[in-house]
Amino acid sequence: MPPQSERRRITSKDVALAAGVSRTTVSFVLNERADVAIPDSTRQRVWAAASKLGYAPSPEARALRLGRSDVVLCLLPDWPITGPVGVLLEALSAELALAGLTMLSHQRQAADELGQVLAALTPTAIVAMCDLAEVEVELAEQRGIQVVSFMGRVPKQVDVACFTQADVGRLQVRAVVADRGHSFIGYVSPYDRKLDWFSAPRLAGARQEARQLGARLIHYRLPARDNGSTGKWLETARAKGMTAVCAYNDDVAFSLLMAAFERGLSVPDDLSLIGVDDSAFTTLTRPTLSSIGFRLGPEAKRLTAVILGDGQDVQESSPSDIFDLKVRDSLAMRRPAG
Amino acid sequence: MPPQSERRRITSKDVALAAGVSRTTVSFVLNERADVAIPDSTRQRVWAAASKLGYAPSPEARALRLGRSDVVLCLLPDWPITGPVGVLLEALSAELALAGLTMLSHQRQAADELGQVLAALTPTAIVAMCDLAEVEVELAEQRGIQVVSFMGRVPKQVDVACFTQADVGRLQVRAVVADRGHSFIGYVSPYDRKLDWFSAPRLAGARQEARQLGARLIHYRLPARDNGSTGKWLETARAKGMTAVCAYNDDVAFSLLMAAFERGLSVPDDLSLIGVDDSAFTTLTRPTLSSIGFRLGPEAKRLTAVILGDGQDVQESSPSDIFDLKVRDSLAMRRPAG
DNA sequence: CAAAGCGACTAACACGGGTTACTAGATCGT
DNA sequence: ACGATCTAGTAACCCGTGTTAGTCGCTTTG
Repeated sequence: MPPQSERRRITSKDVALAAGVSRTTVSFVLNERADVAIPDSTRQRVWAAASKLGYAPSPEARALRLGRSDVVLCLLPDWPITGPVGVLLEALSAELALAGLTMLSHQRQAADELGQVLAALTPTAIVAMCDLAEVEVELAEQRGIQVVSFMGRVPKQVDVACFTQADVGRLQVRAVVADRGHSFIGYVSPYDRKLDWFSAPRLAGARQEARQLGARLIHYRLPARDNGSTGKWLETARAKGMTAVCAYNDDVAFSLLMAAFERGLSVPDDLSLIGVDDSAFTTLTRPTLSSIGFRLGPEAKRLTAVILGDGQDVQESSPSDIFDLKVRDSLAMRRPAG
Repeated sequence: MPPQSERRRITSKDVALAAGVSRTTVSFVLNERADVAIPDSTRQRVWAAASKLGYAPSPEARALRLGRSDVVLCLLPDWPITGPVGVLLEALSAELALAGLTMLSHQRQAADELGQVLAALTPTAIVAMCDLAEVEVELAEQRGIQVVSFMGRVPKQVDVACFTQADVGRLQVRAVVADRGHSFIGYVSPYDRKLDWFSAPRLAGARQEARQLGARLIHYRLPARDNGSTGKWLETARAKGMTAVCAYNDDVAFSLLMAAFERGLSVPDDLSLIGVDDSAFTTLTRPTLSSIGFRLGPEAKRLTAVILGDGQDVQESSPSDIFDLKVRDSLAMRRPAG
């Protein structure tokens, strides 16, 4: 007994047979080539056959022949994507879909893992939101894959993002020092070292801006398990004259808020506080948390333009278009006499 | 002037040429076929040539020839993946990599978008963490793609997860009613309707368990912008005798904590409170938030086994292995006389 | 000493699509 | 009437693999 017509993939050959034409004609019709003369009657016959059979061309065969696929690979760092970056990814995916491209993400785990991924698929472009080694970039370029860096450190590549993490730190410091007169401030980093990738440049930016504005900045890192040491630090620093703190993000800001509360320090009377991300809960805390939000929609558009190669038409945007300073209760002017 | 040796892809033909053998031999050697007789001297020549040229086979050509690719596609819902599910994804990706498979994720946006994705690549399996339409499943099966449902509603498919969202709601209610004697409780859903996919079955599970245990349950949904209405609801319900609240997740629990605080309701004295996810900030709030954590490592292993087709060897696990009830300050026994 | 067996390899095909070069017939211009 | 152009289509090749069916020379064996 022969295998009872085991479900085979439907190819353009089947369509050709059903429509009574050659495979070539099917290809011409389905790709809507305007430069070949094929009467409407034939065109309709082919379309009808294709849709009746549920024909869809094999992506692999296409990619093989055309030398490129319709996939854009987004390489993500190995910490959870949340907040504004998550929104950006959604926007980017939608934007690319409009151009007929499919975005797929891969969360990178090891350092030199790109080879494994490229052994499974050849994307048309790679958006690197994490660091890449030089070997990896060469690997991609060797295969003719465009590498675009967005918020990642990639050798031989200019980052496409119109802002840096350092800008985030600078903006925080500006809001606190330039706009509200504080002159002795703190910067607090999260416990998780994985986040240093973001956190280190933010701190550096904050430091730079503080120096430029003539303010003093001290750095503190949250401990793994807080046994009151953060509160103690806040108290000591406050006693020495620190009147404002910039937090790596809203989560860290929240920890600080709680630590201050336990020590009887008042926010913002004793300490001003600002986070990053404009997380949903910032309006729920008492006092409400000031933060820096992001409008990343335009960035998704720019990124797509770069990938599509309309390199020239990309309109420049500036960090000020992106950042969205949310001033809430946790920010106050420095009081005239300490 | 001819194109100055424009960087071409290195194929097995190049390797064959360099090693002085045929393409067939190259294929045999590189795929380490034991059933063909090839002396070590030749094998080494081929390996040397391949690594010197930096040869890597074309994934598309392989997939075309073999009829399957090394990609496992993970379909995600259109809300941000965070917390335990994010951890699961990482574990799954690592587990699949061990088996030589590459996991790629796609966050689904429209309802019937799978066609677009399958036009860009043919994965060997699809892990659906979201709902799929029947058409979509058929689309995949027609192409010989295995569809595995994990925490998703997929027609004609049994979910692989050893627990349901309803179990989460049940466990919350049990912790509050069975273990702590409360008999009139609330369940609070988040504002975002996107989350109903998770939230609705959790509520249903909570309702069922409450009915079974003879407790009364009332439902409330957070408003878009809270103008004190949540606090008002808490107060009214408390007055009617509600003594405990199960929240959809820790974020919602936090909102409730704040609303209670503003109304002068004490947690846990007036109201017990429990969330879901065991988020990092649960230990920072005062009182600390009780929650349900997840240990999803074993699930990643099971999922991988199913994908690899070792269907039989998969050891069953039970929800109790997965859930991790974290009892903290926000939970208290119901006081004997209301 | 011829036939069989074995080691070491290779020519040729298949996978499924896009594209180039070509053909057979109809129409047009002069 | 006859070459030139146009219409409608097709055979054949190419992309880069993996695999099947041989080939060729050498050794073994009855």
